[in-house]
Amino acid sequence: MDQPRIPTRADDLFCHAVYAAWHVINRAYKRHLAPLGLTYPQYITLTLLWERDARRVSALASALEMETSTLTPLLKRLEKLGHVSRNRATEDERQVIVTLTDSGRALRTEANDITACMIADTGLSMADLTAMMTALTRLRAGLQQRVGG
Amino acid sequence: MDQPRIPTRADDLFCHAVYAAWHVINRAYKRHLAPLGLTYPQYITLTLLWERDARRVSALASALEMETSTLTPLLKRLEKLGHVSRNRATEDERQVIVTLTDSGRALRTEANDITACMIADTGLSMADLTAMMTALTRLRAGLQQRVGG
DNA sequence: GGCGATTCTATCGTAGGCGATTTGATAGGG
DNA sequence: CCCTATCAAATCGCCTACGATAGAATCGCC
Repeated sequence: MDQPRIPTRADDLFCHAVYAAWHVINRAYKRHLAPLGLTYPQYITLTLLWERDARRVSALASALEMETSTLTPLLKRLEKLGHVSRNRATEDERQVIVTLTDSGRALRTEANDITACMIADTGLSMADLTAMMTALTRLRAGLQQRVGG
Repeated sequence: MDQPRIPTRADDLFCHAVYAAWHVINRAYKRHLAPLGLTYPQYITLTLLWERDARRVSALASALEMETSTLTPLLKRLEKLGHVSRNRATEDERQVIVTLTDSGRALRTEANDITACMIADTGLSMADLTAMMTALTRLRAGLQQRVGG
């Protein structure tokens, strides 16, 4: 109270901006994903597997900035839906390897159009989107380095 | 499969960037907020009330891009903690007005330093943060306009 | 080769988060 | 004046999301 504090607003615009944007993105995705019976966290987990199959739970978790305690039940639901299979690694039985099923691979083509729709619906140019992504990635790295992720 | 599809990656970098950044921000905030007994969604709700007190549930929900079904239990927890009070508006008993208590106002000074720490820990300049925020805000507006928020 | 430390996943309790539905209050038309 | 539209908030079921903890497997050191 002894000084005019500008940063308070700035911060809460910056964190609030990420927070609110995430909610809106999530809602926008739902319209595309609900017909496929997927949620966004499930979908983005599948995209990681589409790029590289047969990953460990912890590898997926760190790529998603998620705890394994969050990911395990999500993967179980994907397994129940028939999109992935979870198997203990034979060489190290602590690890669980997540692998796409035929059904999981087939979803890739079904989800093919979603991307372009989402990009278009933002109303931003690819240059703006790329710049934003870069800033978000640097922010993430900075926080992890200084706060310890 | 008939064409090389670049957008798939770009999109999932852009939405994934927001998604992952949010998780990291949330974790970073936790270190500051846990001592106050608050979560980030609770904290950001309080910041809205610090700027303007005595708001309707729906007003807070739209500012947070949140459904009232999410906000109601959150507000009940804040009420149980003694930071806000919830009262039906006398002129229209459908509405619930959320008001800060003395305890809720006191938290503002306790939370005073969090902002500067978070900004510093990102490692980004204020210019970069501002640009990122602007992009996020435009993205949010675009999606709401085209997808219907 | 055995035993403590470490690693990886799973489990549990609490707190968001949303869509669909319900409950209660206001507003409008006949 | 009532009957229905509508509207605001709350409720419900399901799915994230996290920290703390447990439990099994591996590693390392002797």
